[in-house]
Amino acid sequence: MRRRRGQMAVPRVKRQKPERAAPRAVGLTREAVIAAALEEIDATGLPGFSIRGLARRLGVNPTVVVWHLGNRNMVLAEVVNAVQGDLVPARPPHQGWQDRLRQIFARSREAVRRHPNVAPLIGAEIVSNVRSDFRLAEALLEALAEAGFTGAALCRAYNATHAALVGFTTQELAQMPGEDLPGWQAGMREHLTRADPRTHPILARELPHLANRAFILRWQNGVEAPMDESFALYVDCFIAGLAAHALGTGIPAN
Amino acid sequence: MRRRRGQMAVPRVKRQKPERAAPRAVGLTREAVIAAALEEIDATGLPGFSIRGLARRLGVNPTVVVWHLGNRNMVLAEVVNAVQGDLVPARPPHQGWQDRLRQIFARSREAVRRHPNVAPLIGAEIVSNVRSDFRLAEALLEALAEAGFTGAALCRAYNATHAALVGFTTQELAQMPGEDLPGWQAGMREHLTRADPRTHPILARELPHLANRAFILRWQNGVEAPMDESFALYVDCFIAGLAAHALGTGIPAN
DNA sequence: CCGGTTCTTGAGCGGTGGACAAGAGCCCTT
DNA sequence: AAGGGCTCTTGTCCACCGCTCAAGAACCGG
Repeated sequence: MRRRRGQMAVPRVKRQKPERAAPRAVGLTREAVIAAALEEIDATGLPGFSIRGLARRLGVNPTVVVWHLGNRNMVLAEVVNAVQGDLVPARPPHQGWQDRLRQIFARSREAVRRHPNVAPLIGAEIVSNVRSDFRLAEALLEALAEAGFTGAALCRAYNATHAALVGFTTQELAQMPGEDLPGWQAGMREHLTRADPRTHPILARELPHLANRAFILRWQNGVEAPMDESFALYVDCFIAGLAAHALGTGIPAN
Repeated sequence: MRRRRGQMAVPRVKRQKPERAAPRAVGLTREAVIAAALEEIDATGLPGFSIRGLARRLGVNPTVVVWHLGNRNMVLAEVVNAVQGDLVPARPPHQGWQDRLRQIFARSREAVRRHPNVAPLIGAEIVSNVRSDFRLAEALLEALAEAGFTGAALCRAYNATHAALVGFTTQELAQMPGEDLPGWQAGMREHLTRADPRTHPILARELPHLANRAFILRWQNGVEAPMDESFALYVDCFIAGLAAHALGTGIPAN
């Protein structure tokens, strides 16, 4: 798809502006573009994000963004890296592996909650280009190794833990349908009230506890309707089960 | 953004084909469009999916798709419904609540694995328009009610369970970076081999067990490199923890 | 002072989702 | 049989998208 060179030598006669406006923003850095991209995503949502919109926010030609980051995907990758910045805090002395995991779980959820619109990128896409470091992986492995997992069992425990780490929040902050949100919400509320008590007895009975507080049965996502207690139970269940399995390996679970 | 009516009356003079081709495919149904959309997504991936591509597959004008489904989002919503068709099988007699959950977990993963490209829609987006039924919700609630959860505790347990249900598979089948996949894969492999054993001792030591088998440390997703055993552990851990918490409520598990 | 690198610009290509008027095919009522 | 209304398809248009290219401005080290 290369441009032909030959016939481009013909000068456009109707050219009237040989002068070109001076660059408005010399000195824009890669980091500034990334920061602006995060702002743009926070403001307009992931589907509304575009290179052109980002350039508009920066008061700059769209090509500038491409020049600095190379690619739309690269922009998103850097944004993900920025959001997931440092999930792994310094480890306090005498912190058991279970508390260590809880700490990382909590910190991960906080990080994503700060920028909910990037949640889908973290939870459902492999976007990072050259992931800068493996600190998160090492921290999880360290805790699980302390719990007694080794070899293939360690790999399994790591995968289960990482899935648990990201899974809840990704869904809690799932993207709402983009268009006609009020209409969709009203429809959802109304659809819920008509759950047939004969085919769905428990749902109908427990509806006051569930409406807009439970997956599938809500019309807001975790931004407006956080699920803190459910997340706490989720983490407790998972770690308790993990501890039980670690016991099975013959090493005490703190 | 309405079109102006007034000055449209001017007829285009250069019009040469007053005759219009006869419709090629009278009788296309909504269901056929949905089925073709699922095929298209399976074939071209979610980012590659477009109304125009779907219309091309159907041998039809793009507006036909819009007419039948109304919207790109509507198309995706129907596709999700189709994939999640019936997750809840008939319950065998004497099946305990834990086995019931395991059954639904396995079935859910199978359903998504059959159409991995829609995984992001299921796990990270609220897209369904008017969800046809609450069978999945009722089935989960039923099992958890049997486990002894009621009221607010039931809501929490339901949320934790549903998050666990979708979380693992969504990540296992996360979308690979779209462009220059081979290059990205090679970079990932190579980046892995250079993990510093001093800052990442466990990662370096256990690398043979982890490379391309663990989240963050893989260069293929669950389509080529399934994580069956990790999923099994994940489910076991979660349900064991759930059972322990149910015990805390005073009602026997199983 | 100059030359190369960094950074920005405008123009342009092929693609996208969506809207619209108009017309073809079909069935049902009169 | 005639007509009317509904279903379904078509061509055309619009604004926007990511991305590429050639060219020029700004800056910095020699």
